[in-house]
Amino acid sequence: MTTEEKCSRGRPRCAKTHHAILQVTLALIAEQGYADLRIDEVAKRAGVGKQTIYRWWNNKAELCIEALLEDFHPTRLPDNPQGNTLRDDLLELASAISCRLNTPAARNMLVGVISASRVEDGSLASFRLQFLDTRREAIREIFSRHENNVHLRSGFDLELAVDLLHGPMWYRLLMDHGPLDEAFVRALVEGVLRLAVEEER
Amino acid sequence: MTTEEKCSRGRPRCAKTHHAILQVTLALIAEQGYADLRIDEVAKRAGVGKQTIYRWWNNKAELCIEALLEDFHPTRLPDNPQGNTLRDDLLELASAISCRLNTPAARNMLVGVISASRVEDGSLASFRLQFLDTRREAIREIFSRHENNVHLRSGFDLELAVDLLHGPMWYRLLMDHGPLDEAFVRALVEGVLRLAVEEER
Amino acid sequence: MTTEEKCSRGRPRCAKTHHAILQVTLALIAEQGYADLRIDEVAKRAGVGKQTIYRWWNNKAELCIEALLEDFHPTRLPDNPQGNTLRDDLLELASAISCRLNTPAARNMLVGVISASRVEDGSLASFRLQFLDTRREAIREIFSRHENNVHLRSGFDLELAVDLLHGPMWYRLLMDHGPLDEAFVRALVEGVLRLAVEEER
Amino acid sequence: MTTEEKCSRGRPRCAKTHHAILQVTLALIAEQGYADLRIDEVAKRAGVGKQTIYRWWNNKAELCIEALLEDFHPTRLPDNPQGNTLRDDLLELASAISCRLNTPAARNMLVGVISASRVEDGSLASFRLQFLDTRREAIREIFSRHENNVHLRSGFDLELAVDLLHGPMWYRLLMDHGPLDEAFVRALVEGVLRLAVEEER
DNA sequence: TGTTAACCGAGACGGTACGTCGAGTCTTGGC
DNA sequence: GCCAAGACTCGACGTACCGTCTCGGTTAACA
Repeated sequence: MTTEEKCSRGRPRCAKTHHAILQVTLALIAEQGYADLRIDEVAKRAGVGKQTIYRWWNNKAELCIEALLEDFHPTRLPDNPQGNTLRDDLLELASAISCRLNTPAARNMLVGVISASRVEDGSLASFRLQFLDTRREAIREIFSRHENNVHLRSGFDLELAVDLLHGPMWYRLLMDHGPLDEAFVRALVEGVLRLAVEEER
Repeated sequence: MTTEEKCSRGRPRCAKTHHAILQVTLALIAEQGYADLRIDEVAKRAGVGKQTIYRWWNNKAELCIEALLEDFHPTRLPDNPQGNTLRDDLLELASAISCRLNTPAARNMLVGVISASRVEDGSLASFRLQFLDTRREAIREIFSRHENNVHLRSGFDLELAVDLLHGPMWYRLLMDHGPLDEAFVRALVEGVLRLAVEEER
Repeated sequence: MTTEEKCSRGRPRCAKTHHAILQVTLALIAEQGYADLRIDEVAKRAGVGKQTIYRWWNNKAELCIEALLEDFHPTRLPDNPQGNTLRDDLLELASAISCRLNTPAARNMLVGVISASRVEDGSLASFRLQFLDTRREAIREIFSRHENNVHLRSGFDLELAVDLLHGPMWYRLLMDHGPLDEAFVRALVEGVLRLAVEEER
Repeated sequence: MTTEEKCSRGRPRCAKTHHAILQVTLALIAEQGYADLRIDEVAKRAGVGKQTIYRWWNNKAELCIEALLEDFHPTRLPDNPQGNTLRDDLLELASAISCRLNTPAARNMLVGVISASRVEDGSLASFRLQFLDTRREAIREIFSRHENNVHLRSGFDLELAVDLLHGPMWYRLLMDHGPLDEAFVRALVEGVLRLAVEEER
């Protein structure tokens, strides 16, 4: 999606159509996976011409990435947790994330979109930035809220915390070799805490 | 690929050809990713007819999975580390793995194959099993070698260790938002240790 | 194009625009043929919105037919010849027609419009009628002007004369297998005369 | 269609398929005209993949021209007439041609294919050559068979005869303003004869 | 030493989705 | 109400790749 700086001559873009396309895209990915997503089917289900899709997204990957971003949009994430301890907040955040991921739809979407776009591809970059930034910010805020209560280990960086929390969840999601349940989430948070804080009692 | 003992009349299959196909497949995935791999191109580069490929693999996914498995085969992994401490061994293992992953080729291959096959798809299952089992076994062996020196935290399970070690590495690989360097690996190992052992000094 | 006397509320239609559209249409057909004519291009070249075109012509064929009729309009044909003999007049008429046809533009236009509309299609009918009637009338007038000088063969009909004169010219035009020159025209007239008059010396 | 000088490696071209495509093409043009011919429909009706059509013909026009040529192939024309007089032979030939043309199918086909191809286009050239040559040859042979019986007018050329005979028939066919009946054909032959022979009694 | 059947490269095939293109319609804001 | 701009639906286009098939030709074990 390019920044809309067109002069307002001509028929304006139909917002309802735009949103419908993204919704249908999400639904279809969830139903049958990224690889089996057909642009024709998106168009038909959204009651839209194929051209209208290609007018705004250059290809399947771009369409799906924007659909994903809409679905994982910050406004649709839970509010920042307001617990009493760092541990409580991290647990709440991690639980929310794991719930969000723990569906076949999410697995299909994430793995498909990620894999469809090369590392060098700019279309993935925007996804990465927005997706990661949101989560990194959430964690950063939690840590800063509790910075007076805990003593952060020197040399600990936030990026690492993000990876430690998300990485194992994604790994289970992709490899599908173990449950993404409460116990697992709790263990992850425990790991992050032990790495992050000097002594958090 | 099943090994069927055909009656040995007629010309036997050419083993060199079989290997060449896998090599070319690997090379092409590394070059341009799984999604852009063309069977025709594999055939041409291997100097082989398309039929010869389909004689032994039912489709693109199967071919790629076998190619990947050949590349990540245990025999091509480093020998089990023989360090003095649990930390040393984990570090050596993690370093080896990260080196193995830290190329665009590996990223393309893993993400492509993973995403190409749905969760329910059996063709991925074998890859997952073999891939995971190998690594899980390596970690299990390391822990058991040192079980007398350290006191494992109760309730700690190995699957979790696998996820904690691999998950973040994969996550960085896929999202490409930070380096997969020695410092990162070291931090990961530290995290696993703190989670695994009661007090390991 | 119907001439309806709209109630004169609002801005009256721009006659210059109407004419410009037809001119551009003619020019584009001449340049690149009927099949490659694009309505968008007509609109752009005429500095006009597409809707303005469709307001007055229902589709591409109608637009082109009206453009053609304007170009081949009787008022743009030469005056009726006023020679001394039937032969002279026929020659002059035939020469005029052949000159009119003998350009790539004319070929593109005629063949395109003809072929675009099925036999049953009414939009062609008007073109045919007007186009043919004009020419048939010209020939009829020539014959009647000289009816006292020559002795028309019994059973000779005018339609046949039209076909004999125009048919071969069109045929050469379409098949492009021989020149549409003076000698050819002369031969045609000779043929018509021999078929039409008993003894015309 | 290119001359088949490929070395005979690989699966040979399926002749039945090739023929079926041409037949279906002819049928569809006859049914609904050239402009409404859909390649997809040809493929479906012929039980053939679209690619197979495009492998052998570059576009709709080429396909139709070859289909036409097959339909109007000399081997499918009547044998050369063997009458007693030049007039009889010409009449028989002209009748045969008019019968061949005098169907909506033929009209659709000819007008569509002719108009679709520009004058400069090579694909039409081959059609013209083969189509015209066949007919010119037929007329030439008739005249030469009777050259001892009649006295050809000096300066009369065969190309003119072809145009005089075919031109009016095509003109009626295209403009659809009069019947293509026996009387018309007879009049045409009469015209040709009067132009061609000095005194043919 | 010849038979013979599986192997092999080449490439045509049916099928399915792609991304593009143009016709004709609809919807703005400006005149 | 007319107009330019341009987004919209629809449907065909010509291309690309998949996985299958069918040729002629090759090759090694068996007879």
